[in-house]
This record gives sequence, structure tokens and C-alpha cells, in this order.
Amino acid sequence: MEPLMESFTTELRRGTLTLAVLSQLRTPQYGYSLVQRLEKAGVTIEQSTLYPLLRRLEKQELLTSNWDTTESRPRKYYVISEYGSDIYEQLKKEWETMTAELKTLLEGDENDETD
Amino acid sequence: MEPLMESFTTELRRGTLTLAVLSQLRTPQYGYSLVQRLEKAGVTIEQSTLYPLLRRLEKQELLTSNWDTTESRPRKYYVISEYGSDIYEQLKKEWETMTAELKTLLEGDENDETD
DNA sequence: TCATAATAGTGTACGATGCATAGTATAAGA
DNA sequence: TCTTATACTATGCATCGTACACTATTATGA
Repeated sequence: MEPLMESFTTELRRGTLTLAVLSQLRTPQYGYSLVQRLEKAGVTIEQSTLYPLLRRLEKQELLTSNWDTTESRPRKYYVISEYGSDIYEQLKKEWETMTAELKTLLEGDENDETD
Repeated sequence: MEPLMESFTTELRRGTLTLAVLSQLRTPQYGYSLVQRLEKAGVTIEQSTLYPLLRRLEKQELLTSNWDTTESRPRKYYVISEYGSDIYEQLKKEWETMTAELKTLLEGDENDETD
């Protein structure tokens, strides 16, 4: 992809990544599994994006975490907190509103399309 | 609004602002009018966000501009370029894809909602 | 008339985020 | 044994949205 488009799409994804991650954490997930889970849903997220995001969300108390060392390999599991669920619901509504507004704008410009 | 929500929604808007602005520039608009036009459509954009955005888009050759000094007050009019329209269409498709994917994810989490 | 608000734009500085990159370490498979 | 997959941490950069400060003209209205 053209570098300019790349940077625009990156900016488009911004913020929605938080939403995507929060949506998956009603059941405990660890970072690496989340990357692949989201990938399957069509949402690519780099490790270098996800791990800091998870730590940030935990610091903000939207998530809690605990290490599981019983399995073959240590994994840090994250779950959404009550507060996190609250924020998530609000954010989800915000996103839906925004999406609807933007949709209206973008449809509005198709009035006398030339193609 | 809670500061945390504020920062999340700011990040959510990111990128979509470019899309919103581009969608309005099939007819020439100047900065100040755009702010109000978008506001009416439910999209709040600060002057301190819009003006730099317009200049950036012009630098990237998605827009062209010219000063109109014939009216009571000098205004800088921007229009989308052919290249800009091209990028806009691509970006719009990107956004639609992303929106659909995210929608699936967000609906997926409503399986056994407790509220 | 003088103050205030609205209009219209520029410039600087800061914080947040996504990502590239590098590094650590273990497990599994060829 | 060598490579690949798994799993996470840490640093640094570029971009963008916004607060804030500033300039300047036009309308409004007390």
C-alpha cells in the first residue's frame, strides 16, 4: 500500500483497537492469544501495539491481570474489570454514534457521483 | 465527561476527522465554515485541529487552496484534488471494512449480556 | 463611541498512541 | 541441533488532536 494510505489507515484504527481489545476480555486472555484471535476477526494488531496497550489499560484499572505459571509457558492473563466494562459500554456507544454520523456525512457526498 | 473517556473518544475520532473533512470538500470550503458545517452534522472539530489538518492535506496534495480577498474578509478556500478524491475513496472503503469488522466483534461480546 | 463578540487565520508546545526495532527466554518440531 | 513458534519487555520515533497564545478585521449593542 502507498505510504500515505498506510498512515491514514493507521490513524483510522487508532482508538478502535482499544475497543476491539476490551470486547474480547470478558473471558481471560493473554496477549499472544489476543493477537491471533483478533487477526482471525480481521483486526491486525502488532505485538508492539497490543502489549503496551494491555499494560496501559491495566494501569488505568480497566483490566486486571495475573500470571499463570502452571502451564508449559508463563502467560499473563488479562480480564476486564467492572470499571472497564462500564467504560467499554460508554465507548461502544460513542463509537456507534460516531459511526452513524460519519456514515451520514460520507453518504451525503455521493449526491452527484461521477463514477 | 470523565477525563479517561475524553481521551478515549479523542483517539476514536482520530483519522475519521480526515475522512469527514475530505467528504465535504467536493465544493470549495474555508476553514471556519467547515468547523460549523461539520458541527451541524454532529462532528465537533476544534479550529486548532482543523487548520493544521487542512494545511497538512494540502501539503500532501490531497487539497488545493486559494485565498479569496474579494469578500469582506479574506478567506482561504480549499477543494479536494483528483489525487485527493482517489485517496478519499480508498480511505472510505477502508473505513467501511473496519467498521464492519469491529461491529462483528462488538456484537460478538453480547452473547450472555447481564444487563 | 467604545467594548465585546464573532469571524478567520497562524504558530508553538504537549501528551497520547501505533509501530518499528531490539532483546530475553522457553518450547516444539524437523 | 537448528529453526520456528510462543510469550513478553523496553526504547525511541513520528503523527495527530488540542490547549493556548496571538494577530486582525467586522458586526453588534449598550
